[in-house]
Amino acid sequence: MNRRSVSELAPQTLRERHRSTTIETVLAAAEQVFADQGLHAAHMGEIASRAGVSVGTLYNHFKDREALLAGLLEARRAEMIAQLDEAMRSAADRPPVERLRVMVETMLLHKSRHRKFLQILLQGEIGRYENTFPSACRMPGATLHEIHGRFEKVVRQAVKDGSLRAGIEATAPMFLMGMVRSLAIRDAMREEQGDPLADAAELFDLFLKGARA
Amino acid sequence: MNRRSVSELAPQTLRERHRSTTIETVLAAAEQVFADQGLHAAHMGEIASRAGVSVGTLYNHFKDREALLAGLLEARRAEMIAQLDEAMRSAADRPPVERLRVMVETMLLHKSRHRKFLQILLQGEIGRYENTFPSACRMPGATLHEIHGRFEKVVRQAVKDGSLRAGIEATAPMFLMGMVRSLAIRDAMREEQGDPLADAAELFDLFLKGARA
Amino acid sequence: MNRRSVSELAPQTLRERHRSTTIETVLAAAEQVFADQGLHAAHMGEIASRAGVSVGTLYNHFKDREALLAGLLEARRAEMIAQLDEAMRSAADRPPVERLRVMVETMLLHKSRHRKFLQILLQGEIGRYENTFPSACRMPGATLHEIHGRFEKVVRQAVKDGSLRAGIEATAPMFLMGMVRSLAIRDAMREEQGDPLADAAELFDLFLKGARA
Amino acid sequence: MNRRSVSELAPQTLRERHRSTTIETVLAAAEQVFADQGLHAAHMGEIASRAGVSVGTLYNHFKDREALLAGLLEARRAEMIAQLDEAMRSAADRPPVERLRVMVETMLLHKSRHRKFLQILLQGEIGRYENTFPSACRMPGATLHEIHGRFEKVVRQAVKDGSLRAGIEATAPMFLMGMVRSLAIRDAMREEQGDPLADAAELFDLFLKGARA
DNA sequence: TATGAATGAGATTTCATTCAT
DNA sequence: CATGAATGAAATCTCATTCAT
Repeated sequence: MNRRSVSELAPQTLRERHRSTTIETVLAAAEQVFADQGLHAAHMGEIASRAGVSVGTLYNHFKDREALLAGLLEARRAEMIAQLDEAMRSAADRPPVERLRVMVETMLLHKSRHRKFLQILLQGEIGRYENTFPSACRMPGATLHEIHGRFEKVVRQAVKDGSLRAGIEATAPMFLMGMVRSLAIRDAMREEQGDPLADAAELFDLFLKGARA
Repeated sequence: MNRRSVSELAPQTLRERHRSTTIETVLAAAEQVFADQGLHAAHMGEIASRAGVSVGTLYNHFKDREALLAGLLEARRAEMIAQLDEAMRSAADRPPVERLRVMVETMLLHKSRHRKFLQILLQGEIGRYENTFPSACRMPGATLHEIHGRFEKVVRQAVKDGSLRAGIEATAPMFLMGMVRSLAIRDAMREEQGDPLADAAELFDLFLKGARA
Repeated sequence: MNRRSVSELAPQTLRERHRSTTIETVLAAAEQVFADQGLHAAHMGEIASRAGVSVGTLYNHFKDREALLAGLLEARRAEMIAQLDEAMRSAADRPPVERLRVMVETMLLHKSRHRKFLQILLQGEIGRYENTFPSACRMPGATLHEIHGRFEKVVRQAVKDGSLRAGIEATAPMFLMGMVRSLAIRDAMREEQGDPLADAAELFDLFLKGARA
Repeated sequence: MNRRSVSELAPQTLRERHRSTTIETVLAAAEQVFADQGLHAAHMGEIASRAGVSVGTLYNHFKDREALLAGLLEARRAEMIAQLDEAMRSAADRPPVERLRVMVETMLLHKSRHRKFLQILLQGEIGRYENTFPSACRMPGATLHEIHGRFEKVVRQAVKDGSLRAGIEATAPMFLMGMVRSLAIRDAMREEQGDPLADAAELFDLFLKGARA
């Protein structure tokens, strides 16, 4: 390794490291602001100052406000789906109903760290931002769809192996997600997290056995 | 009755009629716009033009943008709670579980007419507008609470009379509302209404019997 | 005429009068600023304050910066072409060469009142603002073309009646306009108007007789 | 000559060569961008990337944006004046009228290579950038003046030797330059170069003989 | 009371310039 | 010297609100 290569590579590496540090700092600040203030009230100036950078820096890394939001949603969506898939992988040899329980637990664990953001991803609400964020607003719908698909697949397996009753394949995933969402909203309203595993147990218990005496 | 008296009495009545007509027209326009564009993107000019009045007229009836939103939320909240109470009253002599079913049906029927607005009322989302709408944003929470209270009351009665099992008093209302919400979001995403009564039947069936085979 | 019609018409008329007063004030301010600062440096804030209105008012009457520029160019173009046509009409019965002289005089008279603006209209320079003003920048070209067409028509008549020599139909209008432009630039450089009629006489003398001894 | 001396001398020479190469590359890029986009829309980033260097490099060679524009104008002015002077020198023994024709030809030849920039130099337009480019904007005026002076000198000689008529000394140079300018604008508008020598012939023919039949 | 033009604070975005590497 | 990310002043445009008619 000669000097040239050092002087060509090292600085690049340093800059790139610095670059991704900045991007992550910005995304973290954006998450806070988007979650605290809502999508429309998340102002670039606020994001910049929470990230400790100037507005210009935001625009060095994201074309515009929408690209920043889209980047953030994509990062969180990927993270969440990855967690879900990882959980399903590690429970691959357990019976389908147990895998379903693991999925619910995973989502509630995710909620306890990213509640506000989960709310955005779980609610169709962002659909109403179509005019302001034409591209970013497709993501929550897509995320819902991805999660729904995973739930549905496992529900079908459980129906096939006889542990869940037939006829609920279409609605059970939706209702399960609705129940998860209701916990997210409960937390939002009382500004306090519940215990994710206890919540998951109660949720899943009702889902499996129903409310009838 | 001479002309004078007409021009003295009738105009007053007419004015009052006209006044409430105007207010209702404005509220209807506001509902559309708030629902279509989201809370932040609902502009006074848009509301005025959809109502067929000028912006000035909006300010003649509502102190400011927030008061308009609060008025709208209050009107819809009252309407919805009234429907719920009316439904419960007319089912007062049926068993608690049936009254619960009627409540779910009522909410889903309401959804089929006011889906977009129900979404605002049902989701904590508006909580994130605290800065923009300090007072209006307390209403959805209050509405959720009112509905939750009514569900909880009936659930307790059903537990007491032995038709629902004990231990679900705290969570069942929340999960029922979550399941209703999931139908609202499903409709939002596919831009198409489901049949409210069929949805209610499926929802309540899963709620009562659970998913287990 | 009853009261109703008065209360319906009079206020409208007043508002409309006020409205066009405002627009004209804004256009006048815009002309000053566009001319003084150049197209890119004509800032909306500057135009607004010279017009004695707020920026918002600019946007109540013109969709955006470009629309304001386009409106201004169009107003001045129309005015100039109208003057040219009026001059030609009033000289309709004089020989073509005299009509040509009148046209040159008209343009130089126009210059003495709108020199800076004539500069914009006479020079292809605005062509380089295509990116910033995609639509407005077509106007100077179009204006040049309109003027050129009028010169060309009269030159052809003069050639036909034998007062100008053949072969110059294509270039004479362009060179005449170039000579007019050079007077506008001379004035711009020495920040002082020449006498339009004297200038016209010298210009036309050289054009007709040439420089040869 | 040993290696040391090479490494002492050659690198200096290399650096200097490299330095002027860089500067010329930058100036060429700047000419393109200033000409294509107009003075205000010529952005440092664009110039840098067309030159294949970073913005920082621009600032290593030019104090600021204005200095870069001034440098560019000066380089092109010097080049153009040099060409004019060279042409006059090589035609020193021909009669004044012929020297005048050579000057026109020289300018039109220059136009065919630097049309866009000639436009900047020939038109007072830049005068309107006084605020943005306080020093650079004096150059086109100075250049116009230099060219005008050279034309005037030769016109006077031609008047003195009887080949041009008296009385046109003050205006003929201005009108000649105006005619040259009109060809530059014609080319700008139709996005296509004319043949410089043919143009020069027509121009000069009209200038000498006039339009009269 | 209804109107809608005027207002101006505030939001997004751009871009010349700096400076640590 | 070259680099290019960071900076922040400044520009355009929006929109809730006011107020004269």
